[in-house]
Amino acid sequence: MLSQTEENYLKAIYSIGLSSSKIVNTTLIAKKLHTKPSSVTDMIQKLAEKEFVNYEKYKGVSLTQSGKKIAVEIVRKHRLWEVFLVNKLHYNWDEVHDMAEQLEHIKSESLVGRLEAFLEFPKHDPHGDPIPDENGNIALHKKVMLSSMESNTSCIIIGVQDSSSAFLKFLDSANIKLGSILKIISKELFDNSMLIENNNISISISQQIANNLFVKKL
Amino acid sequence: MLSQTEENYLKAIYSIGLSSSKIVNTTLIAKKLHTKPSSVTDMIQKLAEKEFVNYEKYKGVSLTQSGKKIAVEIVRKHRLWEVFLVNKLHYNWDEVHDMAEQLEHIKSESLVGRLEAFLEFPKHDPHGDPIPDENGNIALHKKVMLSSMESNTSCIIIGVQDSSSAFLKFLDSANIKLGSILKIISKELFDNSMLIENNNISISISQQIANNLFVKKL
DNA sequence: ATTTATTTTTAGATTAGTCTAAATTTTTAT
DNA sequence: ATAAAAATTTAGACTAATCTAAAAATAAAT
Repeated sequence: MLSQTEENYLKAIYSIGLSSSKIVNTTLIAKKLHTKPSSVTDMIQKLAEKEFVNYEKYKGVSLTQSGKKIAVEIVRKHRLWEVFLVNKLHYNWDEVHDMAEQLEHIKSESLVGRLEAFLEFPKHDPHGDPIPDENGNIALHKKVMLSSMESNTSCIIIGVQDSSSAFLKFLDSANIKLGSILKIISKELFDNSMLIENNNISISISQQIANNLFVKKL
Repeated sequence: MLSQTEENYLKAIYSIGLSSSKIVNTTLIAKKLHTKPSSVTDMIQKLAEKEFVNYEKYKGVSLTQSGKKIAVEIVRKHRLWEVFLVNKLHYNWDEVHDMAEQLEHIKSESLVGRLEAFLEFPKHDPHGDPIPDENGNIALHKKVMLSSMESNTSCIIIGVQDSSSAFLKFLDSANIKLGSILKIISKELFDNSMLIENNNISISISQQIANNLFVKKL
């Protein structure tokens, strides 16, 4: 059975691999896990022996089949627990990450499945990210950034790039949530900020914010 | 912050202290935690330095105020998670122990409280054990053993002593659950077994079983 | 194509938790 | 009260995960 630490390494490798097309290297993993490259090397060598990662010295790592299977399972657990915390325990979407980080490591053959049924088979977590099914299949929704929308069009918020607490708190203060319908009124050329309408209220959104919001065109 | 291991030691010391009036010693803790007495000594010395236990070489241990507070908190979490697993995820009462052993160590200021509210403030876990409140107050129900009941009296099942899977499975097969109402028909003198009636069905209960069932007289 | 800078790996140390085997203390039995 | 038995503690070793500092390999820059 894998330790929590090993699981976290697999998850980190998976997530870095998804978010960039570069080779996953020691430094990136170390940054992600707030640890040192030398520690990463040690762990990677261990994971390579157990055949969860492909590894050749100095050449970076990639997940094997079984490594990816585990990583996706953890993502699945993480996201389902987040749904539980938000939908059932009424947490805000910016409060659940740390708890889900712990809950995702609970070991049980049946627990995730039961939880999923109890939550009525949600397809997305509270940040709009898709929840892998029991076979590890994950719907990859193509992510359209709010910043790419044209003036005079409308869209619906389907996810966030950055789930940092600060960013989510900002969204709350602007009353922007998953499912919010936004109309793009105008775009400023000089700083790429956007004037949008949400619930009949106009607000200005900086480019940085707009780059971190995923939408579906209406 | 305490490690899971440290928490498990405190919980073990608490539970041994409750179930027997003897001094809690190294051997008992080692048995409970499936470890060796020498490991227990090491850990106790560490916990003593942190002032979670009172300890004098060769004299056994007892919990300090803060040690007891933590132990009771873990018991609280364990029992609330068990209620969640049985009431919400529809597990059987003999299936939840291992999961609750993991869930009880999830760290969060607010999670237990939210969970408790979501479960509508249950007073007992699925085995009939009382759930401590947020201040650590725990209703100690005086435990009457089924074996102490007289012929021609009735009682209601309020808890089990032994929550081993094997024992709970036996109870299920005999259709005995929390809240079951039993009538004692007769007691055999030579082996202390009892003939009881449950749901109009008569069954024979060995003394060993009867010693592990707690009841309230009706 | 060398030199320089960066990244990665190794070597050796550290902490938490555990173990076995030996030494010490306490308890029990005569 | 002393010897034998049982319980407890210490000493030394091991594994997992981490770190710092140094060495080695790769990449970048002139």
